[in-house]
Amino acid sequence: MDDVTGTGDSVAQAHPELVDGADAAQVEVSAAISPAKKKTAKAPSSKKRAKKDQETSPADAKTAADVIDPTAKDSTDVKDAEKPEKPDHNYPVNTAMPTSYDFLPPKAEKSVRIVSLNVAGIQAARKKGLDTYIRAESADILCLQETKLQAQDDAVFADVYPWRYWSLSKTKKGYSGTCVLSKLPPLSTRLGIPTTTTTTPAPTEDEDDEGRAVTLEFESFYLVANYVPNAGQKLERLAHKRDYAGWVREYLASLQTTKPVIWTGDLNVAHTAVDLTRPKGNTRTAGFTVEEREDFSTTLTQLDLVDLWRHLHPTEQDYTYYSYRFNCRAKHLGWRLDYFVVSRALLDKVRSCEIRNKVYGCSDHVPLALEIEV
Amino acid sequence: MDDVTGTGDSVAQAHPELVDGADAAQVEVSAAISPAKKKTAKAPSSKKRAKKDQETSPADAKTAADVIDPTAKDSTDVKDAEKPEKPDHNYPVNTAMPTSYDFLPPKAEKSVRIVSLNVAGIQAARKKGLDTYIRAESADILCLQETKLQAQDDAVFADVYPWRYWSLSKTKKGYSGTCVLSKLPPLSTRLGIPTTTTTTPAPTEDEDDEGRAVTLEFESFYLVANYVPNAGQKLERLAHKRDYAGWVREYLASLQTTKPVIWTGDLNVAHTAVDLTRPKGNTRTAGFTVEEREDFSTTLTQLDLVDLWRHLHPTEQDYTYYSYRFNCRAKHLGWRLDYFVVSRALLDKVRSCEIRNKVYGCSDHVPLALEIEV
DNA sequence: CTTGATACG
DNA sequence: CGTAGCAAG
Repeated sequence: MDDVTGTGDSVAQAHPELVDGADAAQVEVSAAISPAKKKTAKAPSSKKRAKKDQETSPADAKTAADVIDPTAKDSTDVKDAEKPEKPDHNYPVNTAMPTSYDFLPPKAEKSVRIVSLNVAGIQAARKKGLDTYIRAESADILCLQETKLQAQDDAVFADVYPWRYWSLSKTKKGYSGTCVLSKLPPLSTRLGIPTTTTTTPAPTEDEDDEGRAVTLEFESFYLVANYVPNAGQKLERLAHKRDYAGWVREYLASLQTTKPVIWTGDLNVAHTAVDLTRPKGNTRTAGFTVEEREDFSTTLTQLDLVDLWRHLHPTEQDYTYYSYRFNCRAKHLGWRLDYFVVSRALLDKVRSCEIRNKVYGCSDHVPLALEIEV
Repeated sequence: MDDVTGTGDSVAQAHPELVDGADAAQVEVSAAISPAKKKTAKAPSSKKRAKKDQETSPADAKTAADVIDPTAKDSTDVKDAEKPEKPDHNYPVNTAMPTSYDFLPPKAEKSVRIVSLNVAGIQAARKKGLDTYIRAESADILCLQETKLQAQDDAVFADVYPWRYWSLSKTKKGYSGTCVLSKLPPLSTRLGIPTTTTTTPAPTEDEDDEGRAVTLEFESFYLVANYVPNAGQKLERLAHKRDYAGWVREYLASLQTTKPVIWTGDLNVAHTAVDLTRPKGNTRTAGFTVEEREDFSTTLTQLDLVDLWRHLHPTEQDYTYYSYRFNCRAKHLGWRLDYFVVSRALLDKVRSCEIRNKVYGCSDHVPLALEIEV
């Protein structure tokens, strides 16, 4: 995410109507771009919905910071933003990594566990306990985004993952970066997203300048681990992001002609209003613009792909990202930006898809785990 | 200081002869540029001296890091550098600020207490306890160097210091910066050092682009608070520093035609071999080059100024700076870079000049306190 | 090692 | 708020 508060506060300040008034445009948009499978993305119960709206209403806001951007200088309300609130939910709000990982479910027989996590800088994440989690999780395949490494660190988990693939930013140092670590040998691999899959002849230029994609081919599926570009605080990269969405769509389509695909990673979009705590006021915030949501919808629809976590948890309000700013984790102000998106053909094989919502503290994201039959 | 280890280790690595062999050149230089008052800068007792040399000898070094630059990658000796050593001295080696300031002496009657401290970034220093010290010290005049502020923060200690003067770097943001806070109203003030005092007519351009000097005129003296440029890791700024030394010399001379001067601050030079723990191997290290030492000597000699702390503590081995690198504080590997240099006419009025050697932890320097009759 | 500015999120 | 790389010390 960019400078998004997770609350839409900065936007709310600029456009109070987005918070104050009935956000008609927003409502329409949500309806217009609801996911392919209506059922999987239906709005939460009216009771819950009402409660959420209440939270977002300035008049009823528990803290002034709920509607005022705390970055505004000399705001006496900034302090209030730090006040502990009694949570109105049962989701974990820890900000340090767990000390024990007993809660991790045992891996089912004959299944492959694939985990995706945006580490927001692997060096820092490791200092804050990433390794302990990784070893406890014992995933078969690990997809990490935003490693922010200049060069691949091939010693990372080499003892458990014999196959390691790093995509690094060629331009900006310490920026972006994706890696996939695997216990299983891939049939083939590729770094980056081809930008011109439609052209003939062959020489396709990969969109891998920024280290955003690693593809591993396995017997029964392609795994595309992806870190989709952020649209930018002022949406200055929205156009590029839309191009990127097109390249990814074409690429996934081409792969899918061969076998099913698993598209995972930080896809940098909250698909519908239920995928972030504060949809109101964030309609022009990177990650929740109509453009980004529509592009995502288009990919799902055209390729008949399934947003797996939402498919399995149609009405749940859980997130994979909590901004470091404004105590968003403690307030459970989150976004669901990380996905396993799979070819419908794979649905039968899926055992589970879970947000590891206790595993916060090494990054501003939490891991997402898929278990699938082999 | 620059990248100086305080040990001369990096230099030693490049020029092992400086450590291994008898450093004849070094010895000659030391003799040649001993301070004006021979007595005040004589070498320590032979016993102590021998012990120090032993420390510096690679064969007898207690830790490999004593002679090997720990920044060299994959050095297995790096860890050894962290081993706690039994100190062979009674100087404080704390790395966090004191919790109590009971040890600060009460201020004498009819005296002015002036304190100089390189804060190495006033924002960070305040977070680490600067304020508590400042209030406990209760100096009449406070001279801070390396504030690293972009703009003056006029709220800083405004409750106790009605007169506040900030010299800021005009070029590089967050670089250098000097300020003087006073309980006493100055007769006149000036920011920067004039660069062309010898020329006529008037328009002297001040050397204040980098926020390195604040002068306050009082009834009985000029106070020049100064942060002298660092010569740079590769001595790339040595030439500029020598120019600067000339400007300061001329400026102090001009002031002294009117009344005595107190020149204080981080003068960024260890004058003689007794002014740093490891003179050997540091003869081409910024802060201890023959050029910097000679320039300093010249200023003292030509203007008949006295290095007050050394004058009052002729044989003491105490320092005002301990590099953050290589655990220099814990190992008491220091440099004396901060001074009160005063016109000889003021000597009679001086009550004390003390290094606040316990006050380490908010900066890599410790404060230096002068008490003088008014 | 540590600070502060910068870019980015 | 937090990460990483930078320049500087």
